Amino acid sequence: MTTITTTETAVATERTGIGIRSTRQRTAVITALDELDEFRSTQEIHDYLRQGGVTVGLTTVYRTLTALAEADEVDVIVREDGESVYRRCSGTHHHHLVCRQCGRTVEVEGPAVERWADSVAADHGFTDVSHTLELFGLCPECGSAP
Amino acid sequence: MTTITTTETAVATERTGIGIRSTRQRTAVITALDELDEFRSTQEIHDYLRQGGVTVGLTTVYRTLTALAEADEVDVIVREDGESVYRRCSGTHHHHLVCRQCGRTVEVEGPAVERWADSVAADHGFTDVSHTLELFGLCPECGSAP
DNA sequence: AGGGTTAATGAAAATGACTGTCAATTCCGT
DNA sequence: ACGGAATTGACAGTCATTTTCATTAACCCT
Ligand SMILES: [Zn+2]
Ligand SMILES: [Zn+2]
Ligand SMILES: [Zn+2]
Ligand SMILES: [Zn+2]
Repeated sequence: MTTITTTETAVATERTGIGIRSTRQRTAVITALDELDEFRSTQEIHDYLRQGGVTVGLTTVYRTLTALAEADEVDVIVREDGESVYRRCSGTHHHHLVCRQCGRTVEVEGPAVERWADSVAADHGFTDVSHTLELFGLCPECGSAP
Repeated sequence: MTTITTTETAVATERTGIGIRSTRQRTAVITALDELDEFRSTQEIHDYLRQGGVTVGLTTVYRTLTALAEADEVDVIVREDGESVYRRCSGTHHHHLVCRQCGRTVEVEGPAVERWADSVAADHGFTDVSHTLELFGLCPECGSAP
């Protein structure tokens, strides 16, 4: 039988889902991710926190986002310029339609694509297969005013 | 009426498809790409050239690969660590099944996926849409010996 | 509640891919 | 060949991300 510690600790640990300890900084990063709806870079999230009056070291933001991504708590996309951007998403497997102008993001699903990817890989004898699939374009707002 | 220049220039220009002039360095980079079958980074290609006794500046390799990519003469994949890797591929639109162990690459096509991507983007009012789609796994050789 | 253990933090320095600069070199039409 | 323009490449600069390490703070235990 497991005894639950303080409710605060339990909740925080539950939310992060990563490290062992719950800290003000990790909570702040996760809150920021919940407030933001677009894919954002580490530096952008760091700026957002500072503007909100939250003091967090840039290094800590880097570490926290990396950990969250490894724990599948956030999605990561590596942009064409090589910079990684993060976003809190739904738990199910999905892909993204991202506006390359304003960053607006729509989660999309394609069961047929998933099956296609698996079968193609199997046809060539590949195992342990994963895939990346992202769509980039101009959203209705950004597309109207070139 | 356009007069064709020297056959050497014409051929070289044809091969590169990029800049105006044909140089020893550009030819060397393209030859290296033809000899290599996996996606390779700029530095790797630079090393490959030097080991082959070809003297080319790293800056030039960067510039040449960037130009070739812009001219759609080579494919680029941005790896998860943000580094760009290049490969000479067929001219038609395709995607890649890449062994994450040895780098072996298979070009794959998925017309249905292309249509799906376009229709999904259109459904959401997005225009000027492009997409990235890559499959990663273990090839038959690498998968047998974990 | 206080204390010790140890993970976590963060400022600063290091790393590493990539880009900008500019003098020297090379290509190529004439 | 000649000369203007494109190209090269050594080097310095940029910038995201990582490493280092001394300080701080979570949290388990009593
Ligand atoms: Zn997502
Ligand atoms: Zn998928
Ligand atoms: Zn290709
Ligand atoms: Zn495609």
